[in-house]
Amino acid sequence: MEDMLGNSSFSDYISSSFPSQRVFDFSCEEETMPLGFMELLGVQDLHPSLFDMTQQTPLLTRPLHNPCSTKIESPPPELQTLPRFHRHQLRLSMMSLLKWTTRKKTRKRPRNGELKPKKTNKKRQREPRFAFMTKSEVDHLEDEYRWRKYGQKAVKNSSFPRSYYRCTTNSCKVKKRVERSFSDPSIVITTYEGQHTHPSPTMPRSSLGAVASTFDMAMQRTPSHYHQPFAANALSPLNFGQNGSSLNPSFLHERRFCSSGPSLLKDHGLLQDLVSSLMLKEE
DNA sequence: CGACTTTGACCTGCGC
DNA sequence: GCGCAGGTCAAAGTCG
Repeated sequence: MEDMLGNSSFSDYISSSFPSQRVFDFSCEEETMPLGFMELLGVQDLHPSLFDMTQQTPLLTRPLHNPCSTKIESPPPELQTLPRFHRHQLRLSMMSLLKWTTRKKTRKRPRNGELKPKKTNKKRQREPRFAFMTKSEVDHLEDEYRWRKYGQKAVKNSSFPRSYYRCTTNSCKVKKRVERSFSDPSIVITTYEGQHTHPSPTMPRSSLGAVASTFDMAMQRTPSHYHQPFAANALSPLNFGQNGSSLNPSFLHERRFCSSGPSLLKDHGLLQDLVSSLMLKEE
């Protein structure tokens, strides 16, 4: 763990965990995200503490290996003096906000030897994806959406299989992948793809409108594991607090809703640097 | 009996 | 073109 979080960059770690995927790709390239990053984060709903944290929490002690994230590479000196524990917290938070770029893929397979339909020329747009790392003994972390497992695959260079889940709601195309970190089997990496198009089937969200972003969902549908004290190393982006107590389900109702827009962006911390530069690029 | 999981086969993209 | 790895399908099995 220390090796992953302390002695090497997360991008290193993820790159090895997801060897064929590009990680921390905050739109360096031409490909643009279908949604703004802040949207994907449900930023209008982000708990202010997240930004509070970024204001007072040190940045990564080592640069991420992302040439675009130049701001990350020069943390203000004062931030370097904050406790390592907090640096890790923020790092873990940043680590959790992974985004993969879209990847072309088309398919519909025939069974029984029928010929498969020809590929279309259209590139298949992949939904943005976000990974959450959580220390847990349970592979499938409970959130308040219902998931159906539709596949499991052995992962190369890992003794742990990767499981594939789909939201059970008909019209909802959200998927998630669950796997264990090969370098630290106690860590579960949950990757969400897409956005729910419906409220949680198990918790009405009258105050939240019909469309919840995946991140928003992930932020709000705090798995029970997140309720563990941070000392238990729940590696969620939500775990900014020392004990995660603000992350219980009532968080959904208790959290203050940030007003959208500029006021939120007063922060000068890492996350904002990262996000705002991304947003600028998108504009 | 419906919802869900398991699992092997199949499909696709990518690197060589 | 081939092989590999990731991702998905769908039949069969399991469970409540």
